Amino acid sequence: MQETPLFSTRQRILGAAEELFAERGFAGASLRQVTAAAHVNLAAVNYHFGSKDNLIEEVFRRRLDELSRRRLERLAEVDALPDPSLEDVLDAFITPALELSLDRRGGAVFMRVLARAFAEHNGRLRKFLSDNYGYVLKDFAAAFARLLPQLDKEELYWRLDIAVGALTYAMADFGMIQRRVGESERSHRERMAQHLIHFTAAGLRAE
Amino acid sequence: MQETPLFSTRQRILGAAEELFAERGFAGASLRQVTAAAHVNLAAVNYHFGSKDNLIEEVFRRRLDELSRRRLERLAEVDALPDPSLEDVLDAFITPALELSLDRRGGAVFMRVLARAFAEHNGRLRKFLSDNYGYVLKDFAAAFARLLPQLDKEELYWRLDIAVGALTYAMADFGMIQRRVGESERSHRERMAQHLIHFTAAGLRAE
DNA sequence: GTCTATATTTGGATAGAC
DNA sequence: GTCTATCCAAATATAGAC
Repeated sequence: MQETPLFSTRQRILGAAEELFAERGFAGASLRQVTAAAHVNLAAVNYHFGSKDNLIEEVFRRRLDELSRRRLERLAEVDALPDPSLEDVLDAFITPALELSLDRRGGAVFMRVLARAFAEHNGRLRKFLSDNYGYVLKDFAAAFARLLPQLDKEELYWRLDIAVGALTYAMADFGMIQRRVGESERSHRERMAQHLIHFTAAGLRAE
Repeated sequence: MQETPLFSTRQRILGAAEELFAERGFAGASLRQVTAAAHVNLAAVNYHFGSKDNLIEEVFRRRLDELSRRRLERLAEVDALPDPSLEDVLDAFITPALELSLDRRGGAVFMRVLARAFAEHNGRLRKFLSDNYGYVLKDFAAAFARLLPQLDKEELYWRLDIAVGALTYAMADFGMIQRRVGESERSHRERMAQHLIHFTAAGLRAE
């Protein structure tokens, strides 16, 4: 008796790749492991994606198109407020990522994959992300600049750089804090997001 | 005419491995690439280290023994002050890493290797680092606890987790800020450290 | 679109001479 | 300690039948 897969071959490959990339890194996860986990044939990767590098990019595209759209939507809402706060802008950045990470199908692992991308310092991947999604960070930087007019451009960029690091690392769950026993994943991540906003806003505002 | 190497085979392997691990990750850098870069024979890795996993651990040990010692030395000095500040403790943590990263022979890349280790979520490496160097973070956490008595234990740990993320990411130079043209590496990193201390102290102190 | 089979390269590790 | 040579497993990728 064969089970009928709920998702297409292509989607199953993307899901398995995401999980294995998060766990073992891009070089550490082989296409054999990916196709075995996805219960598809080895040759299917090359048929659907052409190469491992293309597969990696598609893993990002599948999540980041949506995530970027939502972040900018939220940012537009915040910009329309009569008196937006730093916390509002941080919330516009973090909440869509939080929602993604609570997505039933693999959103949480994706945040770890995304953090891995930052470690790929000189790779084709950095260029792909910056070319395709760099405008999101640009728009947020402009919003922060409006709210922090007392900081000169250089000072602001230093702080944003540090803030992005803190957000990336925390959303990837690289830290040591474990979920409390009995606490739901949702509640844990919502508290984390609140701490992040609180901490980062203070850092950005520092006298 | 043969050049006489300045460093032993063992040291050259460690140096080349460090650089390639930083650039390509642990799985992404092969022993063949490492030995070629070190100008030593492939078999030398297994002779000196036994396996790739052991080589990885030695890359950390070579730097972290010294780094941990210096951090705790500085922390002891700060603890002996009549009225130590949060900034003093952060300085005790950051300055030794800053000095290491300015070390002529490869200190800067090591900070990137260290950041890579955080992404290895469930690996043997995480356990190795926590078993051998976890006590350093413990001691610093205790120092922060003394300086932030208004925070309950859980609140403090959240903030420290976020702070460690910001420090790790920034010291690995994962951010977007480039060194100014004409600015020395030393000056760039010293400014970064000052920004880091300032930002993180504000985050830890947030009302 | 999916499969089997295979070409080709590269990986970690070791044996044994020097 | 260092070398050459080699083993063997695993990697990416493709060709061609179905």
